[in-house]
Formats: sequence, structure tokens, C-alpha cells
Amino acid sequence: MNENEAALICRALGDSNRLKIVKLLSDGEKCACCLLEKLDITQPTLSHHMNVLCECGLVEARKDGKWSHYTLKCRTFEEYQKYIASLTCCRKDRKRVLK
Amino acid sequence: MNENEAALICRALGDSNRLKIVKLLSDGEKCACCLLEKLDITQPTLSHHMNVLCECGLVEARKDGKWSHYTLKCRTFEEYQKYIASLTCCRKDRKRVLK
DNA sequence: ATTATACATAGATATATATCAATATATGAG
DNA sequence: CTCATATATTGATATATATCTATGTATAAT
Repeated sequence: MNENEAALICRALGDSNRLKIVKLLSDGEKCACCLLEKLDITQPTLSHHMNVLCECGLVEARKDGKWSHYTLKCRTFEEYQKYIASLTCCRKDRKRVLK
Repeated sequence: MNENEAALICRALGDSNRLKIVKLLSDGEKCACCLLEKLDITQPTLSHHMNVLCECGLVEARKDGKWSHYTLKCRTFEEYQKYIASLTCCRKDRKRVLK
């Protein structure tokens, strides 16, 4: 994952509603209506957020009749997690350990 | 770290210039002029980005005479990394393993 | 065919953001 | 004191974003 992809995903996660959605999806596929129930936004706003999450590659939509089901795309998500985890922090605190 | 704090940090990281800055800071303190050299933006724009990074608690500024030095705040940063790492992904791929 | 349901799209609005040029501030050097 | 340097602030602009209401579309039920 490169910087631009990571920034895109960060931006997508940079909204508390979308972060909630990702959390809700973390234990498996959910339909839009189920997500809507748990959020304090209108249906078109949810639709907008789902678009943002899909466009950055973090979420996948599956149509089944009237229903839209959404899942986290684990590969992308885990790549993102790795990217964030790979950023190191040269902490001053270490001096304590060396003392 | 709660959802709102995490979303704030995500938003701060949701810009490729700021992501680059965090990377540059990951191997220790840097002054603004040093950061400016490595980025293709003007000085006021850098100043703006540093404000965003400081306001979300990810970066700390230290004034030393004419110079401003910036460091990653490891505690915040690592809390954020933990938060992201804690988000799970119930991947369908696991079925393969179970077969 | 009609109606209800689930979702998407369009359009509007208010706010936030990224960026720059110009200017201000603060510090150190001479 | 004056000037150069490092950074911050101001003000402007263009673009993006989050949100809503209203409306459209597609599917399923009756």
C-alpha cells in the first residue's frame, strides 16, 4: 500500500459515522437497513458514506434483490492496518530504558 | 482511545502531505524548515498542516529560538495504532482454511 | 397492476479544507 | 538599531464534504 492509497483510506475513516460503520461491519456482512438502524443519519446520508467506503476499497457491496449487503474487504483493510502499524515512532521514552 | 478521537486522527492523516510528514517524523524530531525542504508546498501551507497534526494530538511542537521542532507524540500515535489494529475483520477467506 | 420496501441519485446548503500571496512576529547576527 | 531568517497569521479562493429533502428506481408482495 502506498501513501496515496493510505491517505485515501484515512480520509474515509476520518468521520465518526464511517468509523462506526466499519466497526459494525467488523463482525460480518450487514445490510444497509441494519446499518441505518444503528446510526443517527438519514438513508441518503448512509448511502453517501457507503459510497465513500466502497470507493476507497475498504468495503464491498453485494446486491441481493432489494437488499444491499456490505462487507469489509479484509485484504484492503489488513493492508491498511499493516501500513499504519509499520509507521514507527522513535520515542524519547526509550532513554529511560537505557538510562 | 474513543471513536471521535480516532476519527480526528484519521482525518488528520487523510492527506498525503501530512502522511509524509508523519513518516518524516517517524525517525525523530525535525524542524519545520527541514520538513519544508522535503515537501512540495509553501511555508504557510506546512504551518497549516503542522497545526492540524498538533491539534489532533499526534504531533508536539517545541520552540527553540527561531526554530520550531516537531516530534511525533508516541503515546497518542501508539494508541491510534492499537485502535486501528483492534478493529477486526471477519474474513470470508477463513472458510478456505476450514474447507 | 398497485403498492410497499430498500436503496440510489439529484440538488441544495452550510461548513470545512487545502492552498497560496502578502504580511506580521520573533529571534539572532552584525 | 538594522537586517536576515524562521515561522505564524491573515485573507482570499477554489474545492470538497456532510447533510438534508425530494425524487427516482428496482424488487417483492398482494
